[in-house]
This record gives sequence, structure tokens and C-alpha cells, in this order.
Amino acid sequence: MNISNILQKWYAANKRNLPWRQTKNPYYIWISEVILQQTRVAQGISYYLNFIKKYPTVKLLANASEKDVLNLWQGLGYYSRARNMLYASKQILEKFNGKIPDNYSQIIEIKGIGKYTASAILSIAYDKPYPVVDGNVLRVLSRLYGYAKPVNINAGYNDIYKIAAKLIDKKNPGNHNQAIMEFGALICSPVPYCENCILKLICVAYKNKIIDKIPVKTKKAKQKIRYFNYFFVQNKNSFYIRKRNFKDIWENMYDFPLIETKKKELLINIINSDKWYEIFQQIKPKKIKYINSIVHILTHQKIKTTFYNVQIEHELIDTNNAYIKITKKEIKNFPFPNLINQFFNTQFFN
DNA sequence: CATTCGTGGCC
DNA sequence: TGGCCAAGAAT
Repeated sequence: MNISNILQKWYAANKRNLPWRQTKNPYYIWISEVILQQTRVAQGISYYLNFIKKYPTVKLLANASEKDVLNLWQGLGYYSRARNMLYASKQILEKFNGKIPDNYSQIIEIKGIGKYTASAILSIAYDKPYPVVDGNVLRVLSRLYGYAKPVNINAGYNDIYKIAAKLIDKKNPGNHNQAIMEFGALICSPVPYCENCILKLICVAYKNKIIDKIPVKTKKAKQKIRYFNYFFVQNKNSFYIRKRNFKDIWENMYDFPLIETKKKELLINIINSDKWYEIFQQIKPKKIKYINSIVHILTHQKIKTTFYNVQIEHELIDTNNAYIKITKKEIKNFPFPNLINQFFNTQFFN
């Protein structure tokens, strides 16, 4: 038995029962693959079920609003995936007659579908022999073959890709690809379960006792620290939000009026300064109150956040038309990043 | 091609 | 606790 056969046999006996494994519908496979990009299976399952329930076809997705799609994606992170999927659904509808292409050159044109997702859809939904190389495959194959150079650069990725291409079962590519990924997720995990591994006798890293040193990765850049001051501006039972319609984190999501500072700074006196008027075009508020401070961690940024409550007695004079006045009941209609969403669950807000 | 895009779980 | 990492893609 070759390696693929061993993995597929293991997979048949040990695979998890996941909702997207009950279909070969290319649309569903596409949705699942995008949701699972850089996302754990446990976190993605409910989003997948909600997504295919609300948008069961390409056409229904293509006719959705971005705000609704982002709302469904809220809390999952990497929101460009949702924006790209909406764009992609229109591409599929118009250029490919509503059908996910079954060939590489066309499917790779679709927004949000890169080398991995193209290969995953083609192999799983259409039985085409394209090898997937994701984080699992990089780990499994680098250990198995004792590949001790960095895998998170192009050269390393290309080396592993060649191995993956040589290894693939051309008669059962979808099953093969899922088997090796599942094996990486459950057995050859970052902290591996070598005692349960069916490949340990032929695993170079295991034989050389360097499992904990492979895969090799180059260092990541240090997190940037940013200081956000969010103003929960309140006018009786209404408050103000705005859409982040500019190039930064959380693009096209909603949040509160924000003042970013370059260092840690308490802006409790801002209503007595000209700065308040410059930003909000608003006469001096009735009162401002510090609420709390939290730290929100992103992959490349650490957001040190302070929330303030500002009570005003007149409407915001919003010459830039930047703010939307809403009540608490309307919150669920708008997609917020989790930093803001968590605020809605605090004692202050309720 | 290195960086940037969230969030949550794990140790 | 801080760092690593998860079915990656766009720029």
C-alpha cells in the first residue's frame, strides 16, 4: 500500500462527520472552503449552516446586499472573504452561467479563489487531480519527508507542492486531499500524536526525533500597537454608528465614532477642546464618562481600546454624512467587528 | 514577495 | 501570558 492508500484507509475509519462532507454540490463545497480559510472547523460549522440556509444558490447570493452578507459573516473574521464571495457570485452568474467552473483556468479567475481553494473545489466536487497544499499538508509532508527548510516562503511551498502532486491519488483526488488534511488536523497536528500515527515507521522527522522542529517557519513581524478611543455618543435612546468605508481593518463593517491616538491617552477632556468640534461638528456635550478599556488582539495589530459615553442634547451636525443614528433594537441589522459586538454585551450597554 | 487582512483555542 | 496557529488570498 502506498502512502495515499494508507491515508485514505485511515480517513475512511476516522473522518469527522462534517456538514459539507454530505454533498458534492460545487456551490456548497465553495462556501465551505472559503469559510475554512484560516479558520478552525469548530468555528466554521455554524457559519456554514447559516450561510447555505440563507443563500442556498449562487443566484440568491448574487442578489444579496453586502451589508446582509457581512452580517452573516460577523464574528468570523477576515471579512474580505465575505465581500469577495459576493463579488464572486456575480462573476459566476454572469461569466460562467451560474455554474462553478470545473476547470482550473476559469475557477482561478474567481475573486477569493486562490491556488488552494481552486484545487479543493476541483478535486472534491469534480474529481479533478489537483493537489491541495494548506497548513495541514505543509506540516504532514514536511515531517514525513524530513523537509527542514522554511515552508512559509515560496520556495518551500513549491517544494512541498511537488511532493503533494506526486503523492495524489488521481482516481480519488477529493478523498485523497481530504484524507491528508484530516490526518494533519487530527494526528499530525502542531503538537502531534505520534503514538497513534500509522506513518511513524516511515516518517523521517519521527525517526530523527525532530518532529517538534518541523515544519520550519520564518519569524513573523511583531504586532503593531494602536490606540482606539470609541465614543458611545448617546442622544436619549439613540446612538451613532458609522461605516468603515476606507482601507483599514474591518473594511465596510460598522463601529462607533473613533479617535485614534499615537500613544496611550485619556480623552476625557476632549469635549472641552476644539478637537471635539472639529471631529463631530457638535457643540459641547452635556457630559462625558469613561466606561472601560480592553485590548483586542488581531494577527498583526494589538488594539488598545477605551470606550467613552458621551451624552448630547442635540442631533450631531454631520456635514460629512458619516454617521447613522440608530436605536438599540436596530443593532442586529448592522455588521460589527467583535471588538464592538462585545461592547453590546457589557453591563454598561444593557 | 512580504505584508495585511479576525477571531478563538491551546499551552 | 504571549506566541503560535487554523481547509489562504489579495496586493
